Amino acid sequence: MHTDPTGPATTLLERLRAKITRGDLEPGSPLSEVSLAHEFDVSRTPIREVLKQLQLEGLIEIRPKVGTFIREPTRREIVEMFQLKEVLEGLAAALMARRGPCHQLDVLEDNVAASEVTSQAGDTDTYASQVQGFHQTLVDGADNNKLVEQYGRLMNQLSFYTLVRKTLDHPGRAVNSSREHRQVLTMIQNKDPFGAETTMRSHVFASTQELLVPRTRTTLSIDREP
Amino acid sequence: MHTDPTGPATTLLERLRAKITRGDLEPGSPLSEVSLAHEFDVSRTPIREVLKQLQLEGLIEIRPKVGTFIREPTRREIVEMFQLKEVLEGLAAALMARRGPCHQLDVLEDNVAASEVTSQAGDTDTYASQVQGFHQTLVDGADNNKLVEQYGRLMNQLSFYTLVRKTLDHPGRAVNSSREHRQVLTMIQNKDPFGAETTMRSHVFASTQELLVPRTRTTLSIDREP
DNA sequence: AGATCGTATGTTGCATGCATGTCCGGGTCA
DNA sequence: TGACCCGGACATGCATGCAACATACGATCT
Repeated sequence: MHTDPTGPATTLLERLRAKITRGDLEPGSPLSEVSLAHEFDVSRTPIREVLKQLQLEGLIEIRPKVGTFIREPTRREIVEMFQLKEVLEGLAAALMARRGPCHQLDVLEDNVAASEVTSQAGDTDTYASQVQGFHQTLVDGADNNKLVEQYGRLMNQLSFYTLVRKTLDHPGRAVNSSREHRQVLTMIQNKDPFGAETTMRSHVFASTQELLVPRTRTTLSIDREP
Repeated sequence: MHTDPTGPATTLLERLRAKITRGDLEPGSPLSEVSLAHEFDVSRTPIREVLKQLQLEGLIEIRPKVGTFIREPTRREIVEMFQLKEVLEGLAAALMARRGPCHQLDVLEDNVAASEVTSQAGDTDTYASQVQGFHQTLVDGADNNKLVEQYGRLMNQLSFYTLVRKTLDHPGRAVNSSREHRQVLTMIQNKDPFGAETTMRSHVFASTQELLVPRTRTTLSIDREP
């Protein structure tokens, strides 16, 4: 019954947040304090504290005296968040270019090299996680903890993991994406902050378009091929 | 005794946040739950919920089983936050330029015109509030609520209001700042998102430099005059 | 039959009490 | 004199109980 696979060291906030961002629950589902309390084997008090924080993060909505519900971002909010994502990741690329060699740069090089192979092979699952790794490594490599925090919040709200998969189903997107990753990496290696930022923003914008402009049939995507 | 000037409609979170960002308390001051509960005439439970949220916002630090303290951002964190401020306000300028005429644009025009007069007159107090208004109006005018939220959090953490005043004490900064505001406004009026973003970021960067590079004597600032 | 009102139930909001951990100070011993 | 140990005061952490409100459902009246 009330058990979850997260380790015992993780805090209650992280566990509940994970439960929500994991996507197990439908948007709009009610989150009863008592049932959560029972599930996590604590009383309602710490649950309430956590829920208030998750509301501040934008993951849930607390209707006073009524109940707590999983929040469903409107389409408009999603667009807004992707605009933020673009500039935040752009900043990350610029900062990383300015910073020069570091551990994350090595990781990034390996990541890009590996994802080039994966994208050609058409292994969507693996490539999806590599994309995740690319963006996260980039943000981490910016050496700006506040950026990491804000970015993390944004990604949680976007439930990004669930969205990425859809994009990559578009034919040709993976190889395009991989090529753009390589371009960004080159700019960073060249210590060109402006170029890295611009290229990264273009990349994020392109990926966003793939997500936000769904096509009725996948064959329509050929108009984006060279 | 335990009364504060904030209206009765404001939530407890906002009241406590205001109490902290107001700057009444020294960084590092302890915030006892019981004293806060008594001050706001509630029990410890809602106070605890609010404190947890303020910790998430980065305004306070809760040392488990020890106490809660007003957080003092490190210099590094301040630099990090200003980097974020730069791209966020840059995004705001770009979005507002793309958006075209709107209520906030009118406000911005009035603001810039008024602050040009004020800066020449040397009325630092008034100009400080006008600067505040310029930046806030710009962010509001971007028509991106997520941006407004993130920006608001950032400004709270920066205790920006307390910092701005210092900058403006630098001779000549006010007129320079005013001129830069005018440039940004012009770019927005010209519907030039890229130009608006670039100009805005330069402006924010310049202001930041004024803040982060304190001089031992104010007379040293003459080397920045034309 | 349809609308309305009262009640039953489930939820959150908050106050309180107890358990637990931390920190500081005095007393003791070497 | 110095280090060490121990106990009390105070803080948080959490469980629980009660009150208040919102919602849904069913009986009742027209």
